[in-house]
Amino acid sequence: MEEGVIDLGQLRQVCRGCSLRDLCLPVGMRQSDLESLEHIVHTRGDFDRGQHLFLTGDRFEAIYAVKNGAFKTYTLDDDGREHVLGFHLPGELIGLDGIHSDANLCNAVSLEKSAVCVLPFSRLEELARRVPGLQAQLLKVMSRDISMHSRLAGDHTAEERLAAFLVNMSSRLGRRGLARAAFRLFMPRRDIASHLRLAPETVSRLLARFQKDDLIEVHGKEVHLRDIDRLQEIGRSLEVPSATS
Amino acid sequence: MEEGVIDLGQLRQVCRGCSLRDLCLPVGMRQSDLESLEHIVHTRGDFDRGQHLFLTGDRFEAIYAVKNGAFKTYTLDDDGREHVLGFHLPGELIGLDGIHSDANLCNAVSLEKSAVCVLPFSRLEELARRVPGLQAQLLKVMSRDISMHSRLAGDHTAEERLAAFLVNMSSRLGRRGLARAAFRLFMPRRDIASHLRLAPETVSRLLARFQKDDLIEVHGKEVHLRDIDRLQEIGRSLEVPSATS
DNA sequence: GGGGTCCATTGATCTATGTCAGATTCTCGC
DNA sequence: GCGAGAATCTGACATAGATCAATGGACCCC
Repeated sequence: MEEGVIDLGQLRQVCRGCSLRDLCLPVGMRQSDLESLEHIVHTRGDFDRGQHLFLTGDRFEAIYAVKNGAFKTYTLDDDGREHVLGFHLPGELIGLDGIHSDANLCNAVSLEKSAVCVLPFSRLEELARRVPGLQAQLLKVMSRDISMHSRLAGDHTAEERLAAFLVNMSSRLGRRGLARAAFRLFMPRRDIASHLRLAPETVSRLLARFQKDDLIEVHGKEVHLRDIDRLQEIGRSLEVPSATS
Repeated sequence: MEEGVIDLGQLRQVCRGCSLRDLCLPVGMRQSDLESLEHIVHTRGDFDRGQHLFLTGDRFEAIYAVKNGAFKTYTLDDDGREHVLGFHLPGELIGLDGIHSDANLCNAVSLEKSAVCVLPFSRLEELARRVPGLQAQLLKVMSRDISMHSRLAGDHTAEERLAAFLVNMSSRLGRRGLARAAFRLFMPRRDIASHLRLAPETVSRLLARFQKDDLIEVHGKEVHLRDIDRLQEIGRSLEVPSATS
């Protein structure tokens, strides 16, 4: 927490001045309420790749919003197998699964140079009572998480899951102002594989096949979605429908 | 909604008098707050097996607490394949995944004679602002759902998933005052299979194997867990850790 | 209370995907 | 830029679990 001098002026702008305002928790909040939110938030901008935000078992005290960079959350089972629960892009929240417990239930690690906004949970909860829009947005974000995970838990082929993953990445990046069609997979194949419960080899082979079928182009971590519609069609049963975006 | 005469006296006791008070949304709420909750709740007790509580696409207006009986939630993909998202026992909430959308995103159907409490969402949200315990519990329930689904989405063997399912059922039923070791599976094999992304035949075979290994006894829908510890051990990586219960 | 229908079980195969192994290509510190 | 180690790719093979098929059982309805 001790991270040296804090510029209060800048700190107070942390949400109002943030380009992710409309993708993050502040959605639907008024300026004046944003100011209240800024009073309980602080930023930690010092995450190198591989550095952990929290570990399983750490006392649950805050949730986190990615400010920039990217994180993954994962669990380790007793045999040491890693299970990637999800990837977190700017504007997305980390740690929601710890709310019902006193401890964090997974690990969160940075996948590149990253920064987060720390939202101390008890203060956030208290603020959510006073700020209707904040409560509503928190519930919506959690609801969306439930939808997403329950769909991902379903029975689908490797092809469907990978196609859905690519389309999902594309649209999440797109909403953040990045190109939808061409982007960089910021995580290793192994992590994609684990997240989709596949072997890394299967991910490789499927990417190769998608390329052969002119659905995508891949060069290492760079992917270009050449036929988003067909990919979407392939992965459609895994989409999370949404009214808002 | 028109279900004939309503006894106001009884209606007002709907939560305070309910045996599920400590498993459901009212956890941690004071008597006086429960009274407020009762003002926005009403009960629908007329669900026969196979009758739907809501369908995909229905306008999202309320969440539901199972009062008695049991429900399953499921999706149908375009090929008509059914994916069971979950089973809902008394005291558990249904519909949380619809909050972020304007419409329900899955179907909910009764698996036996059932009743639910209807919680109109906008009124619930409004009440949650005034009643800290209610907001907190709602967030906890959703958080637990996220944990559960994200674990279920992981890469585990059929054996692990089925063992975890049995132990999970056992503990959920146990908390409701029913026997933990011997109970009735109120859903057909096909639904268990779909929920665990297995073929029904695999569920049969695994149950037979668990029986041969003296882990359980099965007679049709009746199961008796003879060695919960070992089952738990087998399914342990799928457990949702929890501080509260 | 008999017959129809759905459900569960069991056995015999099949196949999607995992596992293992080797070759190739990145990546990043120096 | 160079080289070591990691990540990725590709092929050969193995296997968990799906699918297909046949049988037996349970429940339900008149």
